[in-house]
Formats: sequence, structure tokens, C-alpha cells
Amino acid sequence: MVKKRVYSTYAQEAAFLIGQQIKLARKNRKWSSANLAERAGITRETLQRIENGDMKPAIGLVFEVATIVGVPLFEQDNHHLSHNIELIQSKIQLLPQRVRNPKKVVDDGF
Amino acid sequence: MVKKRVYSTYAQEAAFLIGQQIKLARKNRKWSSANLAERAGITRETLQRIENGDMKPAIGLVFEVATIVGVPLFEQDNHHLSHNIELIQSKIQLLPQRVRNPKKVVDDGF
DNA sequence: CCTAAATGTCTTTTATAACAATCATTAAAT
DNA sequence: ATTTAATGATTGTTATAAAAGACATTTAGG
Repeated sequence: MVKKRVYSTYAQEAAFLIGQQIKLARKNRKWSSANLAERAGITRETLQRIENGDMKPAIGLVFEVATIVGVPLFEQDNHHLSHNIELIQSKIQLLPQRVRNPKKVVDDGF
Repeated sequence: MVKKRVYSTYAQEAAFLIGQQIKLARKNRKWSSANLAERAGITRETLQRIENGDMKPAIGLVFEVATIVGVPLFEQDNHHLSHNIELIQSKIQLLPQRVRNPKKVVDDGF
């Protein structure tokens, strides 16, 4: 019995797009899939799944491969994201540490 | 015996940044982690790993959660990536289908 | 001050991602 | 035309991601 997970088209297209970007970057560098896979410390099969937009590969592997071939993960010019991280974190800290959605007790009149 | 995988800082920061973006977006929507996890069809623990920038979660789960809370995966204004996909693919097709790096046969003089 | 919801962190189990190795096919280079 | 590296695909194995459930802690709201 296989549980089939459903993804939004946007998420699917995003995974596929990043895979195609990796493939293009690899070919531009004239690296074989075996070569790139070795650099990333993964098998050629896993790389193929990544390039094909498979949703299952670990995000770390995808991001690592993208980094190696020079595909930017954030369309920022800078390649250190620490500033953005600090910015986001300061915003988070301004918010309450916990969200609250009290269960409304239904007063049905009895 | 555990094989510890090494990631580049950029890849790590990217995963962490997207996690923090998700967390911020979730809090802005005043959704609890349990609530968002349910919407995404994952467990609360998996969501926490995603928000914490864990490298292991499947890229599909990360992208799906990001999509649900409205975190853009590509800093594009448009939310359909199909055009970008076609663009990339046309570029790929202009390149040779296979990269070639012939093993140089060393002529050592004998 | 209460208290219930949100979060953090376990444990156990199950499905499968990733590895390793191999074989067939295809296309680029000579 | 021939050769050989690159790619696509398959199999068996192992490590572990993710689920499911539970418990402790913390904090926003009343």
C-alpha cells in the first residue's frame, strides 16, 4: 500500500526548475554527471533524480549540488546569506514566541 | 559507523534561510506549527526540522510547505515557473546531449 | 494566577532514499 | 566507421527520513 503524496504545481515546478538549472550549469562547465556526482559526494543516480526534479532527494543534497555548479539559491548578488538570516531572525523575534488560536468553546445555549 | 556528510556553508545557510522564511510567514499568518504541518500533510516534527534548516528533509516537503505559507521559491514576481522552465530547456537543447572528456592516453615514450 | 494551547523532545515503527554495482544504449571524437 | 565515454535504467542492500504517538515544558490569554 503506497501513500501517494500530492504536491502543488508551483512546488513541483520549482524543484524541476532548479534541477534543470543544475543540468544546464553542469553542461556549461562540461562536467559529466559522474564527475559532478563525485564532487558532491553522491551517486550518479541521485544526481539524475535531482536534475529531473524529483521531490524526494534531501534538500541538502540539492542545495549542495546547486552550490557546486554555481546555481544561486537566492537571486541575490551576494553569496553570503548571513545578513538575510539575521534580518529574518530579527523580524521573528519581534513576534510573540507562540501563536495562539484558542479553541472557541461553543456556547449552544444549554 | 556514521558517515557524516559535509555541506558548504552557502548550501547550509540557504536551507536555514528558507526555514526561517517559512517560520516567519507561518507566524505572520498566526498558524501554529501543528496547523501548518496538517495543511502540508506532514508531522509537526518534520516541519520543525524544515524550519530549523535541517538538510535532510525532502526538497518536495520543504518546497510544498514554503508554497503553502507563500514563501516564493524564486524571487520572481510571477508564480508560474513554466516559462522559466521552457527557457532553460531550450538552452539545454542547444548544447550537445553529452559532455565529453576523453581520457588522455599518456604517451610515456615506450 | 491559572490553564490550555503551542512548542520541544522522546520512542518505535515503517517506508524508502541513497548507495554500490552492473548492463544496455547512445552519441561524440577520432 | 569504430571506439569509448556518457547516459539511462535496474537490482539488492543499508541507513534513515518521516510517521505516529506520547510526555514535559513553556507561554499567551483569560
